[in-house]
Amino acid sequence: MDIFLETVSALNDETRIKLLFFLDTHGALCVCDLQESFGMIQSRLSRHLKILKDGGFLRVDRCGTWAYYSIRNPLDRFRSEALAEIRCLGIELPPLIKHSQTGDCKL
Amino acid sequence: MDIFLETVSALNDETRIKLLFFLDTHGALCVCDLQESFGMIQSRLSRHLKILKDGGFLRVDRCGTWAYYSIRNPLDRFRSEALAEIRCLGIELPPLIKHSQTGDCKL
DNA sequence: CCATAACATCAACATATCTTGATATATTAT
DNA sequence: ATAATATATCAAGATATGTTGATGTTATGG
Repeated sequence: MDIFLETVSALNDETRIKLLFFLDTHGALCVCDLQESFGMIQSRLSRHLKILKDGGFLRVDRCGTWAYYSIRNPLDRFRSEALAEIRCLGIELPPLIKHSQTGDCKL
Repeated sequence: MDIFLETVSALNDETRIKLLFFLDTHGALCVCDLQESFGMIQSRLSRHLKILKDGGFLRVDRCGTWAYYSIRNPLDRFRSEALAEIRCLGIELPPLIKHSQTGDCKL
């Protein structure tokens, strides 16, 4: 019950829905890239990404000082159904602004 | 987007999840029966049922002074997937206490 | 018409969630 | 070692949501 509520409440925010769709569209991105793209301060994004991760939607790959967030794969039925629903919403996403230099990170 | 959020936030409450599962299990019930079964005051139930209805999960059939709530049928993919997920949660439900006399209502 | 029952809605309070700015931690570069 | 960068976390205020008791509304029955 609590796990389901954690999953559902992760979806219960406009910012997080956009983040999910953005990461679904562009693949793995670090917090600073999302910060540039969304024009949001870092603490706000960091919080929402944590909630999406705890809700089972995202994974994190740390690489030096960067944290790359991406859609977890595979997603279970309910979560992938939610993601499919989000794809149908016609959400306008901001342009991707890549600010980070991945260098020798293996993603 | 707003419609999806309305659907998701309808799921984002323990009382509402139990109501969904209860109605899924027992079929159409009026508010006073839910009141007896759940031991909750009427205004609280009425509010949650409205949220579930607005979220697209429930329908209402009025019959004299009674309002019978039941799972909407058919549910779309996302909502039925959510309901399926709820069925797997192992939620303990209170016993059904039928207080209403349906009389000549056609349900 | 009046009383009662079922239900919906409102106002007020309590609780939870989101946002922001500040601070902490860890990694990299000089 | 020092500075700079990326990220996480915390505390405080703002906003949203849930709960309760009171009040409306509608339908039924005497």
